[in-house]
Amino acid sequence: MSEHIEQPEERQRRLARLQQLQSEGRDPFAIERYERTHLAQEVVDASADHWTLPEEEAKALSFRLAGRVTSQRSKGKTAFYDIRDGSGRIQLYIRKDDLGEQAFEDCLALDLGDIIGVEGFAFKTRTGEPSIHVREIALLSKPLRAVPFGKIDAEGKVHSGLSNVEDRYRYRYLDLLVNPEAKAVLTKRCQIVSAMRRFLDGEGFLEVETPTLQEVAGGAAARPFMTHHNALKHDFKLRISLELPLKRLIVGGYDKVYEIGRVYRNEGIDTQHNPEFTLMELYQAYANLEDVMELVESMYASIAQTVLGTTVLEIQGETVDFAQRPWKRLPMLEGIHQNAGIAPEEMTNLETAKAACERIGVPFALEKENTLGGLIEKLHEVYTQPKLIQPTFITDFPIETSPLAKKRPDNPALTRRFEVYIGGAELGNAFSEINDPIDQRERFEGQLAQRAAGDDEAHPMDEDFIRALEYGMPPTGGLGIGIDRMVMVLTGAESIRDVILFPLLRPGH
RNA sequence: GAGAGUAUAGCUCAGUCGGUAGAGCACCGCCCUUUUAAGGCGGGUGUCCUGGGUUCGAGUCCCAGUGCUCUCACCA
Repeated sequence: MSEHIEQPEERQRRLARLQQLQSEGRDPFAIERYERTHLAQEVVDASADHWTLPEEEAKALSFRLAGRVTSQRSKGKTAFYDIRDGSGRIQLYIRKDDLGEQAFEDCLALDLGDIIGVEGFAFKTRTGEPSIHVREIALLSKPLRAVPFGKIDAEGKVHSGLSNVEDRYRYRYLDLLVNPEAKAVLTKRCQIVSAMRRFLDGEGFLEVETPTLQEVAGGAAARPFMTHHNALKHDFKLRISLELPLKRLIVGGYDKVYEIGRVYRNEGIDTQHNPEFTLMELYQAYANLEDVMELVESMYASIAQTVLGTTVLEIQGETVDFAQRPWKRLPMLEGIHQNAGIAPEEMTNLETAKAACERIGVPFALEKENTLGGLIEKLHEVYTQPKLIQPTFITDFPIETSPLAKKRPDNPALTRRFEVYIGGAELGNAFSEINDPIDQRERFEGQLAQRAAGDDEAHPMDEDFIRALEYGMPPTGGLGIGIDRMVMVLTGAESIRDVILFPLLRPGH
């Protein structure tokens, strides 16, 4: 196992250098601030004014920058260093006859990762590289561990450095420091969340916060985490969705609310799942499923335009344009008919549906399927979902798997629900919400029966929620979007861990 | 939860038939006043994941364990 923790000799060397500086009264950790006049990118920028000045005037200018040493190339009585700050990289040019013996020796004693401040003037080398000709240099922080900056070749490809997958997640600060692509993706995530907030605020939604510690963890099919409150001597569950508190707020008279928050599901970990992930849910009174579809379409287009600068993306070899509306709508049973060759008439009861599955030779075990709705969703996932590269709303989910969505008036086996798919991934889930307390109670009771039959992810009864509905909730459209998945699609990330700053890892290091 | 792969220097990795540890980068020393994956000369810094076993001898073979990666199951 690779470890940046144990590097005794490296550490000893750096510690000795630090102690030497401290004994000379030059403790870098005693420094509190460094006045900067420029960021690296501002100096490098080809259109910057300082590049047009005559040489003498250019030399008279003063630039003060600070950053990490990422590369050093010493050549006897001169040396080139690269430093990087939040804006980018710039080269430093250092001459012994400018700095004097002591300062030049100090420079040669620098390590990759040292944080320095420099003062000098801007010029371009013979090869045309924008650089700072350094007149003063100050060590601002001395790392005691080797910072694994790799080498960057002519194509900009990073060599060595930090590539071990586990280390990248475990020591994310190093990943951010030495792998620019990793930082770019994670920064985009933050910008996507910010753009989503601005979009929803602009649509008149109010951002609210609801409890993460709950007596009944509902709103989704998942096993919760448990925790304990000492003073109340009571076990609470961590929320698995945002749904039920938000709908209580609709009952309370808020017409448009949303929450962006962390939820926790006690499930396995893989490239698509992290036990804690971020969900955005919104509820809009007096709106139905079709209203929510339009909201999803314009929200995606808005966020993509804001963060990526375009609504057109290449996803799995296909060109996808979020701005091309309306997105496709496809009833689930129709999708299964097209992609699996099982007609809707065959899926009116579990026996005929299973027979049809045997006819086409499904690649999963039929014994485990004990509800018609569950089997239909399974067929959808296996046969239809991988083909949904272009943005598509799958509608008319079976009632057994949709305990919070209104029934279709013309077919009570199906619900007023959609999931939105892009690039074969499920990116949103929406209902015309049940506001009939009698219907809601029956649905929960149906879930309790499934739970009794061994499904420990079936929805629990929530008496207080039904009580809220009994005081009256307007017709309401609701939407849930998994932020992490959405970021994966928008950034092309292959693992959910690449879009979470600190993904959950097994403890023990 | 199941299966497969993998674990050697700070990092990335090689290590043949079982014979006592190797490369590049990083690091240390010397040289070099516009280099850029700078270059030249010299230096190996190691609990070969852990614990057993086979053997005269194990990085290598066997057993068990652990971490990680991938696939599957569950899920968004």
